[in-house]
Order: sequence, then C-alpha cells, then structure tokens
Amino acid sequence: MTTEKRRAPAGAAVLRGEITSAIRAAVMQELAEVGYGRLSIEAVARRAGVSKTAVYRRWRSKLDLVLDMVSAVAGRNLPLLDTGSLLGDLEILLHVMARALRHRMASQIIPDLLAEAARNPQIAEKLQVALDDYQQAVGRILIGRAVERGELSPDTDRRAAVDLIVGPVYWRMAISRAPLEPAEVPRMASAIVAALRVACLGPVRDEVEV
Amino acid sequence: MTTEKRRAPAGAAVLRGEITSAIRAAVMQELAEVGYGRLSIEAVARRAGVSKTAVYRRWRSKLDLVLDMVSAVAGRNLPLLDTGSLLGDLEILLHVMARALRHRMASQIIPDLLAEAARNPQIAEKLQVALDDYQQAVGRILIGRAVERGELSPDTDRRAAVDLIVGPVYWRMAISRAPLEPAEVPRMASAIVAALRVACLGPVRDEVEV
DNA sequence: ACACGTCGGGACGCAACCGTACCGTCGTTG
DNA sequence: CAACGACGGTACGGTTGCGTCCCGACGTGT
Repeated sequence: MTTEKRRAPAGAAVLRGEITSAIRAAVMQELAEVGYGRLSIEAVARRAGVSKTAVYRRWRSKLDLVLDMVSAVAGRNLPLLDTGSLLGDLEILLHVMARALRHRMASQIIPDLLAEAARNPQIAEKLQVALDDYQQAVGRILIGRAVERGELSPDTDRRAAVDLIVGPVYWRMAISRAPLEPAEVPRMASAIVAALRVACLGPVRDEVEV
Repeated sequence: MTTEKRRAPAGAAVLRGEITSAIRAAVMQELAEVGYGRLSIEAVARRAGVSKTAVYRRWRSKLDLVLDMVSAVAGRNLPLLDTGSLLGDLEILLHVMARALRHRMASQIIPDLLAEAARNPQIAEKLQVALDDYQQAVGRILIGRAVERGELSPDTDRRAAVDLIVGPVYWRMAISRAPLEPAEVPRMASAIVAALRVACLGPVRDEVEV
C-alpha cells in the first residue's frame, strides 16, 4: 500500500487568497447588477479576471457560492451602544440601518436575495437564520434594555415590536427607495417609541382563555 | 398605388382573447416560480399551452410583457371604506394588505419585481408610479380623513406617515415571512395610531429657518 | 361562395452558459 | 536539487433560450 500518508499541499498547490477575494468581490458586484437569477459563473470569472476553473475549485456551484457569501456577510452582529434610553438606542439603530441601506450594494442585493429566498429553500434557510438573528438581536438589545429600564412592559411582544421598528426604515429605503434624511430619524424614532408603548399592552390573548 | 384602404382584420385574423389570458396567467405563475430574472418566453408559452409566436405577436419582448402585466395589476385602486375613525380605517387597510400578501402570488411576485426594479429603469419607472399611486392613496384617504376629523395635525408628513403604516405589515409578511394573525391587527393598528400622533409634530424643519 | 389576411404551430440559426477534461506551470518539501 | 501535486487557463460537448421565418388553417366580409 502506498497509502502511507499524503503530503500536505504545498508550493503552488495552494489556493491563492487574492484570487479568492477577487471572486468574492466580483460575485457581490454581479449580484448587485444582474441579481441571483441571472448570475452566471462565467460572468463572475470574467469580471474577476480569473478562469472559470478557479471558481469551480472553490465552490461546487452557484448556490454554494452565494450561500457562502451570505454566511460571511450575515455573520457580523450589530454593535449597539447603550445610550441610556429607548429613544436614543432607537435613533442609533435607525441611523445604522439607513447608512447600510444607502449603499447600492446592500439596497440591491438584500431585496434580491430575499425575493429569491421565497423560492429557493436553501437560500431561504440560510437567510432566515441570519434574519432571525438580526431580529432577535434587535429585540433582545433594544426591547430588553427598555424593559429593564421600565420604559416598556415586560409583556411586550418582541416580534411585533421588531416589525414596528424595522419595517418603516426598510420600506422607505429598500422599497419606496426614497432617501431618509438623517434629520428625519429623530422624529421617526419618537414615533416608534410611542407605538411601542401602546404595543406594550402585551401579546394578543384571544385563544388563551383557559 | 394599391394603398386604397386596408380592410379591417376579420375572421380568424384576430387575436383570440382566451389565448391572451392564458398567457397572462402563465406569466404570473412563471413569475412567481422563477422570478423575472429567469423568466423565459419559452417557458411561458409552454405553460400556457401555446406557441411562442403567439406570445411574440402580442408583446415585443419579455420586458414589454411584464410591464403590461404590472400596469394591469397595479391599475386597480384600493377601495377603503370610511369607518369614521383613523383606528378603524387603519384596521381595514391592514387586513386588506395582510390578506393580499398572504397569497403566494403576491408575496413572491411583488418583492421580486421590486428587486428587479432596482436595476431595470423601465420596470422601476412603471413600478414607482404604481407604488406612488398606492402610497398617495393611502396618504390621501387615511391621513386626509384623519386630519379632517381632527385626529391628526394638518402638518403631518404624508410620506413618513405612510412608512409607519405600511412598513410593519410588509416587513412581517413579505420579508420576515411570518404569518400575521388577524387577531394581531387591532394591536398593530393602535400602535400605529400612536406613532402617527407623534409624527404629527409635522415635517422636519431644520433647513427651513428663513 | 370566394378571397383575403392574420392566426397558431413548428423549425431554424445564433448566442450564452454550464460543468468537465486536459495541459503546462510553479513553489515547496524531502 | 529534483520530483510532487494542485494550481490557473483553454477547449469542448450539451443544453437552453432568443427572435425570426415559413407553413397550413380558418372565419369574416364582399
């Protein structure tokens, strides 16, 4: 048996990181320009100035490639400082979201992948996880703190609260595609605070009459 | 010159409406399943049980086809009865939106086309018009009535108000893809009313200091 | 009853992309 | 210093869709 032990890959026989990142960048750009549906490996390789084989060596398929990108980007958790009040925290979050969605990259790729997720189970799962993480983070941090401070009732429905917080900004920037001036943020934040106070009435209890 | 006068098309020489609507239906289904990016005329014709030529005779290209569909669907204006209060009107609107977005057709096609609009000027324009109509209708009807009733300040920023109203439902159903129970609507509605009252403080006046 | 003219359907050439197989290159390891 | 082994690039067959052309079918108006 010559199955002794295979020497570890070395020399030129190792993936070149520069090429990998060139491909990653190309994918993002291509994703923004044509979307997942029309994304082609050929175009990615062309744009990255790299051979198709280089791509296939790293990812088995288009799906693999995109799933990997999603994990990478979605991994980062948002750092939200504690300003001492729900209103302040909210303003920060809105600014962060608005800032992110102002970039063409985000405002094009995110809606596209979300739409694709509606019909691709693999992407849906990956994205759902990332989205849930995000929402839970917002819920835990913003709402959690507010509850601790006594600004909101402990009964506050996290999911409904997150909808009220995130929905308006996303709609404005990603759907309506109208700019959200930084000057508008405080007003929107205070409006949301008012909404959350009312939503504090707790979860709906229609079928909990036992 | 034999350019006397051309007889109007007659007999079998006229578009058959049944086929036209079969194509329309096929486009909607195809759009829901694979999205605009991967929509192919061939698949549409196949699904409609019709020849490709039948499609090309009616629409010059894939873009034409979809633009036409958008106009047709977006044309209908939403009938919102006047319940006598902002809260009541809001509940109706939320129910209507939730009902619409519960259908797979809407919840898949709308986000897909919106994403596509981000990179296709033609679709963007058509969709923007439809969206603006929708938002203005919501603004005019809901907010307008509330202002007349004295429930909201006349200074209320329509755009911001619409964001607060429509954002949460859309986020919940089209992005987060979690069901919105009818029982939750009243609570969400009252939360939004609270938000609108605060937003009533009027448009941001930072640069209007003349 | 006839002729008109457009209809639907199938076939064609063209272009893009997929995924794979092969080939010469190159740097590390023994 | 020599050989190993995975690298990047080119070339290939197969598939799919686009847009067009030609054909026989068909129903109305003269």
